[in-house]
Amino acid sequence: MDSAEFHAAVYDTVRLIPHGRVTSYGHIAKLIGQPNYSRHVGQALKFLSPNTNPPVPWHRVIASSGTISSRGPGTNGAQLQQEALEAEGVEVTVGRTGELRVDMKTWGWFPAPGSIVIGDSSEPDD
DNA sequence: TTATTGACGCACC
DNA sequence: AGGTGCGCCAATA
Repeated sequence: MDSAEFHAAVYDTVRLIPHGRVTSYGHIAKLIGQPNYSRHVGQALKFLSPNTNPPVPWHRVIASSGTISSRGPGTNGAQLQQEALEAEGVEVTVGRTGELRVDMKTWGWFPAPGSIVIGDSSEPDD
């Protein structure tokens, strides 16, 4: 799989996440058949443009621990992600150290690989 | 070309 | 339950 295809697969899979639900980078990686590419899922998402069509609900993707990763000091991406999630009804807990957290056993969405349909055009791969 | 980084995951403390 | 350390794999410096 090329990086372009990888990115496309990531976007396609992220679009499958139901409203008001969250999943992890690692699970997205598993769904597209690359279980060890969890970090690259994040890479693909940051590569994403803010005005894609159709839009990709990147805010529904968080770390498997349920923590919203810090985009680095000076950036408020995590803050924006928290607001976007709360707007969908997802409860985000804030720890004393400021870490944003979501209860995965309540809001987590983890379909088994193969039990989902990516792209509904049934693209032939011959 | 080599070393470091990164929107991560899991085992361990 | 949460924090830390080590392992993964490409992209970047």
